[in-house]
Amino acid sequence: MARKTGSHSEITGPLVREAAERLFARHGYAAVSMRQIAGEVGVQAGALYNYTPDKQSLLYDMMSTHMQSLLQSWSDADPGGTPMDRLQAFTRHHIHFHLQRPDAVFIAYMELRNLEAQNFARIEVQRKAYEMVLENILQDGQGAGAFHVGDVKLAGMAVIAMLTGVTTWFRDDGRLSVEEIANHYWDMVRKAVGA
Amino acid sequence: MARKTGSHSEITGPLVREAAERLFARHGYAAVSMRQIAGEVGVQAGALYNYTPDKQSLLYDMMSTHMQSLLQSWSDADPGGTPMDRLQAFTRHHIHFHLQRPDAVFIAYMELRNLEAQNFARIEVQRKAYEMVLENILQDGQGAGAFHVGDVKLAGMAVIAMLTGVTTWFRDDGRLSVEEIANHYWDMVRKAVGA
DNA sequence: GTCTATAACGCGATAGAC
DNA sequence: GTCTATCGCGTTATAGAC
Repeated sequence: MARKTGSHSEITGPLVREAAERLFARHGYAAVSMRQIAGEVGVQAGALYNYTPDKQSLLYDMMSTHMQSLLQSWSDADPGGTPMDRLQAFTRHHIHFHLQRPDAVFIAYMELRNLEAQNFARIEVQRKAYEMVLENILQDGQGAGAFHVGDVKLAGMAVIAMLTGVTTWFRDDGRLSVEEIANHYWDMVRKAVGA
Repeated sequence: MARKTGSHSEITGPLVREAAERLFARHGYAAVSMRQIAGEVGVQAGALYNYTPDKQSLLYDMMSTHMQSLLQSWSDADPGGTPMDRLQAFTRHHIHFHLQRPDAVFIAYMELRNLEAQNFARIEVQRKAYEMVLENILQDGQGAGAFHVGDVKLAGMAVIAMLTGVTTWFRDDGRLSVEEIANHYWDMVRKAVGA
């Protein structure tokens, strides 16, 4: 994988981001050095600074891109219709999206405290927007009598935590397929919100 | 808080562990230096090594103690009786226990990857034991016809993730009391397992 | 039990050659 | 665009004085 002196590359930028994502997810932002990232890509540490102004930007950019991608993906997947239909779609989309990018998800949840204040604030806005997607669905359903939850905000947090938890134990070669898992979770979400 | 040269202390050991726990929870294990911990306690960095062989032991000891404490606390709180009674007790105990020690909980979930291999394996045994507590309750209830879940293992993971998620948003001065939160969560857990 | 001093090393980031 | 070399600083852990 090591690259020779003088070789050129239009794709080093993406490789840097991929290596950083993999290493941050595995060892944590603070525990990973620029030299390690460079080693994965096959360049020297100094070369990384052609692609990122600093280490912090590497973290912020991948988190922001991830959240943007999550919001856009849901926006595309939202079927509209009844709160029940939308809640099912949200559940299935959340599980599928999250299981497809375990590293990005892990970082998005674990590295918030390593963001500088301003970057943290920006990511929090995106996170809040996603939480509001679910909260609005639950609120609509509650108003229409389709759901029966004691507290909409709390139910929203509970559902997201439950769904995101899948990423901590899922293995590709595990006992259940993603589809089976999504079905089981939808069954539990449906019951939990009193639908 | 700074301590004067030559002062003695039988309580420096606990202070070191408390400071380390607070700092690890706030900034992450890898981002915290021994100098920072020493500064919080009011000693020089070298003095810490009277209380811990190294930084890694500081992390492992607090995580192991936390898990031991969790298992013991549940053991004391387990009312026995029907699966329904035990599931309610488990739900309430999990929420109360976790909200009472946010720093230790945060570390237990976030710093697993900073444990050396052998230490990680030991903590995993303790985590697994706790998961089995819930799984056994669900299994008993499923067998007795009190619960109706599609998959006992998966339901266990879902319930734990949902309950633990409280720690990410709970604030002491928030809208709901711990008691109200526990009630709402028990309502959702009860429904989710089809009781 | 805590101090100061230091060994041995790694860090992020930059400069300038090619 | 990548290299080598380096700056300035921080890291864990230890040694020996008090």
